[in-house]
Amino acid sequence: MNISNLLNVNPVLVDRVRLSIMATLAFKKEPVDFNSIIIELGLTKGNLSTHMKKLETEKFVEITKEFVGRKPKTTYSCTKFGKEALNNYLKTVEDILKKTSG
Amino acid sequence: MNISNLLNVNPVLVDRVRLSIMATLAFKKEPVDFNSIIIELGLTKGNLSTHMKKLETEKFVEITKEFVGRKPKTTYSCTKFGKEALNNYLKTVEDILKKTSG
DNA sequence: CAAACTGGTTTGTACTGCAAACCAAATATA
DNA sequence: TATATTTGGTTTGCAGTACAAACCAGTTTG
Repeated sequence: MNISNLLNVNPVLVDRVRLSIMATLAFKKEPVDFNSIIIELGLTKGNLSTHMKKLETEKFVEITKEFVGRKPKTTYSCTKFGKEALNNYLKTVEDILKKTSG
Repeated sequence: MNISNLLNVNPVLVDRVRLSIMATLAFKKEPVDFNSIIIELGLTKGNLSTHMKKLETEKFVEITKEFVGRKPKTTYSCTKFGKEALNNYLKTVEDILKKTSG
């Protein structure tokens, strides 16, 4: 049992909101736009914006900005690195929790 | 898909240090004393003390204070409620893992 | 006796998450 | 046309959090 593995995981991924965002992006394989995430997870714009900035600086997501018609549109997708990090983290947690429930 | 279940898990439990503490307590079925946790997880005294206060106010752990010889000794144990919370968290994580790794 | 150790708690600080406030541009309304 | 509202976000201010340093009460050691 190495519970202390938990203490080494990237803290950026631990937050529930960011974890939900990452899971959403990983689940839908295609890029997801700003407003869809807001609606799906019930977040405010400011909150999503700052979480995304963090996820981007960690290279967990890629942000694409384009114009659709005359309006700006921002879409996000999970990087391969991000997906690996997500799975690693979830497996670490799963592993530890399984050991404790035995 | 209810990734938003993640948003419902108790935030007190999500923190890496507290999760490590809870896992430690749930794994060892007997009460664990202050210093053992510090050594096992590599925490400082102040940090452990405040985390424990939070876990206690959530009723996730029970604190017992007694004197051994002439010295104070504080031991912690996981409550049934705390253990249930861990199990709930495990199920949420397992669910997400299934959905995102497909 | 003083110094150092034990077993913690309290406190100061730096960081974080959140929504309100803001902004630029597009669109609707009169 | 002017101007109000909506869209699609970003920045900012504040409240809460995690952490270790400082502290405290008592004990042991020299």
